[in-house]
Amino acid sequence: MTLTHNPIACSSCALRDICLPVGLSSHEMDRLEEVIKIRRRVEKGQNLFQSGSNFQGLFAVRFGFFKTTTMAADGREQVTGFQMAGDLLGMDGIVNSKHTCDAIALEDAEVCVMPYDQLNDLSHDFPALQKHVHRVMSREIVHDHGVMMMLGSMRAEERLAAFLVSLAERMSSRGFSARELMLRMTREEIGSYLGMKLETVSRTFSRFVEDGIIQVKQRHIVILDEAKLRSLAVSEPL
Amino acid sequence: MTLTHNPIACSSCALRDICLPVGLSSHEMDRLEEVIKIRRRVEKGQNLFQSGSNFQGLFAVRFGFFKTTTMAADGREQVTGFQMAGDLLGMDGIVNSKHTCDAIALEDAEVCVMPYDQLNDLSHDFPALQKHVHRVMSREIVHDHGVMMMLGSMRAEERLAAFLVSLAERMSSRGFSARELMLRMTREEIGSYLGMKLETVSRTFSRFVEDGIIQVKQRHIVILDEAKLRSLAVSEPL
DNA sequence: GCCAGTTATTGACCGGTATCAGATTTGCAA
DNA sequence: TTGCAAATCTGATACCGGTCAATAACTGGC
Repeated sequence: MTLTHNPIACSSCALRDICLPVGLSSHEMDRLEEVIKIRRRVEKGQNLFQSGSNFQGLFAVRFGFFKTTTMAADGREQVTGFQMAGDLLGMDGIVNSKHTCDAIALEDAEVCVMPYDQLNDLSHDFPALQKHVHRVMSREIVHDHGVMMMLGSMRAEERLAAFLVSLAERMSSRGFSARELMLRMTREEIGSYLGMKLETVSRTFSRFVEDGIIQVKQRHIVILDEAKLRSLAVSEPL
Repeated sequence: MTLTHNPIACSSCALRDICLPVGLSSHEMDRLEEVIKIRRRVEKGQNLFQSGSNFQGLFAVRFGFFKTTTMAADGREQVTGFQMAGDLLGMDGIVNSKHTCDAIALEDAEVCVMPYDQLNDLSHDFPALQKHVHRVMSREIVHDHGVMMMLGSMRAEERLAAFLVSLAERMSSRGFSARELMLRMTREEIGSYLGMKLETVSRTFSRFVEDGIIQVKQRHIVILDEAKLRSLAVSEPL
């Protein structure tokens, strides 16, 4: 595990508006930076944390890409989310001080470490920060409800369309192209997240290509007909 | 809408251990009771809140039974959860100060109203309460991940078994029988929650009866073979 | 460059759920 | 009670997505 001192302050971080978009004064920001001063590198394929390990704090993705997975008693694995720069990881661990899912880097990544106790102390001093933590957790809950909607009442085609739309939106809100996507996950991981088999993911991609909706070259996706994609993805979560 | 003053203090509420199991001193408990002093009655079929309405606070179910549902742009509805005595409702509204789902009473119910601003003020004074709020939200997230696992990688039979097991456990933890369940929701609502059609729910119930696992008389369920039911429900969420 | 292992694509076939339909039971109001 | 709407159950059939299998494309290491 590689730990380094954080050379980039929150106040000047490019992810500021996504990660901690709270109206903090410069004094408050200084205090926050004291708490979030450790960064941690996670190589592709490595765990940021795993199910059963002790919860110590939240992590903010600086760069790279993660998936979170939970495992059933019989070994079946379910991808519960994909996290990119600016997203927070680890909130599952708060309730029982143990993580309940694995967080695995899908490419070399780096996270800011936010020790929970210190974050709490700081939240106590800055009500704005406390509210922000609530908002982040609430957003996660709302998002999960969207995924439940997707898994519970959409067909394969609609799920994949919704997945692409929301991925494009997330990339776009981070300043990347909303047209061209470089998928960091395998068809199997997409399938697990969307409740379908990898073959079905592949076939559905092919159908989208036939219909002129997207271009697919392995993990490189180009969205040709955004309107059509959106109309397929009636309600897009993520 | 019926609002009444809360005649039952948190300190003597039967749901104390489920609803707010925090180690509060008697002084702290007094302050909490000042915040949670309003109760609200919700008749069967009525909304506690609805999607789009302003978020004002959280609700703790005192008695009765709720479902929460979200609706896609095309009108498809998805049941995202069932809440009973001691459960908290409304956390979806924190992120944007608007609720994103409907909460509907499936039987006459009553909730304690916890105004968010006051709850925050109190959390500021009592770190234990702040942590508890975090825990409750974290639990919701973990639970939702379990539902995603269920929807994404279990078959109809397994889903229904998991649903029954977890419902029985929740009843049991509230002092009711874990063997006999009185379902408050329709087959359609169960189906929506589990991502299957009402006919499939009905058929699966019938198969469980044939196999001697349960007894079904409309909404009255008796679990005859708990071990078998659990073995079907490899991983039970909810 | 080559090779081995992983990932992705595509086809043939099958099975689990959805769909459609009809019968039955229940709940509630007149 | 009777009547009616809602809820439930069951059967017949259709079809979406899963399963199994073979091939192709890519990746990383030598």
